Amino acid sequence: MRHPRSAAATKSAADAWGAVTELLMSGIGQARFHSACQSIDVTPPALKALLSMVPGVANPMRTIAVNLRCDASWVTSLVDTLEARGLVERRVSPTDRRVKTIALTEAGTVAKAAALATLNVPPPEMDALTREEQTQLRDLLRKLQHAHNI
Amino acid sequence: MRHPRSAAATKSAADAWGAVTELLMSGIGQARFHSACQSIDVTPPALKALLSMVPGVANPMRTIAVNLRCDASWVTSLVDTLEARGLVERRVSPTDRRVKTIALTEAGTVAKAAALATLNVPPPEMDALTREEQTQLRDLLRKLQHAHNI
DNA sequence: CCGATATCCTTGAGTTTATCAAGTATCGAG
DNA sequence: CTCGATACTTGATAAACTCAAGGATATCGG
Repeated sequence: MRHPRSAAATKSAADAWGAVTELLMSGIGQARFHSACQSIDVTPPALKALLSMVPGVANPMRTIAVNLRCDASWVTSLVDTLEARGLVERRVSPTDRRVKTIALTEAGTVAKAAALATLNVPPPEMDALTREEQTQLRDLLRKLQHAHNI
Repeated sequence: MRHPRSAAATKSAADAWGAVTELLMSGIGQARFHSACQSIDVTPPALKALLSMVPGVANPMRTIAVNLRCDASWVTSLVDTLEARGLVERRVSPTDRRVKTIALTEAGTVAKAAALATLNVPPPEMDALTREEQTQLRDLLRKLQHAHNI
């Protein structure tokens, strides 16, 4: 293991991490998410799907199903509606004709960005951090995210 | 104000917060939430409801509906099932006989804590950070947590 | 090559999760 | 007291999912 965890470090990290998840899950998150949906006029499940996609990256539907923890058939209907709205595009994989990869269209990319603009409005708690700290926090989380996407 | 927000400061806060939401909403969050539900054997909506409650605090059902952004009647059925499981208790408000306040029972408090224990496990991606960075992240999140609890 | 087997997506049926409309009980203002 | 508003509940719908089955394509062992 590259960075061994002491028991104490693990526990306090869990506490801190938990505090943020709780903040996001039980309070602010729900509200923000709904208004983000309204702002780009899509349903909540559709936004979840959009958020799981990255501009320029075309993933198989199966991957989306795994990420969203839902049945593959549900992804089919989600993509159906998103495609009807022109936010997303089905492509047949060149290497495997069974799989269809899904890519954000131009409009989809814009829509996702708009939704994020709503979601990213920082909560007032953020004022407790100085600017340097905010930047630090962003960079650390980015690193986590990067590690996740590998 | 301790840390006045310039346009730049607002941006850095948005970036930082955006990193949090993106990480939790589109990746790790979904998965964690589902396993937390399994760990205490409740449905996802039931867990959302549990998370919105605080031990020792009895809120009107209406408040829960507002927090969850859902119809009041849906809260009725959620509370029905939670009450049937003994996790929650209906009380008639002493000041207004129309309102029923909902309080976590002993079992409910335990269940919520157990669910949080699952949610609070720091993601394995944490290993991508050095020990120093982990500590830094923890402290930043702590500060955020503290600001929230004031 | 060929069949057996597995995976990917889709379709249709069924269940769970939620919203809407209406009803009862209570409150508060006039 | 009467009226209008609010809190919760109930029952009927709609939305958001899961499950079972099927057609198309890939992969593997013979």
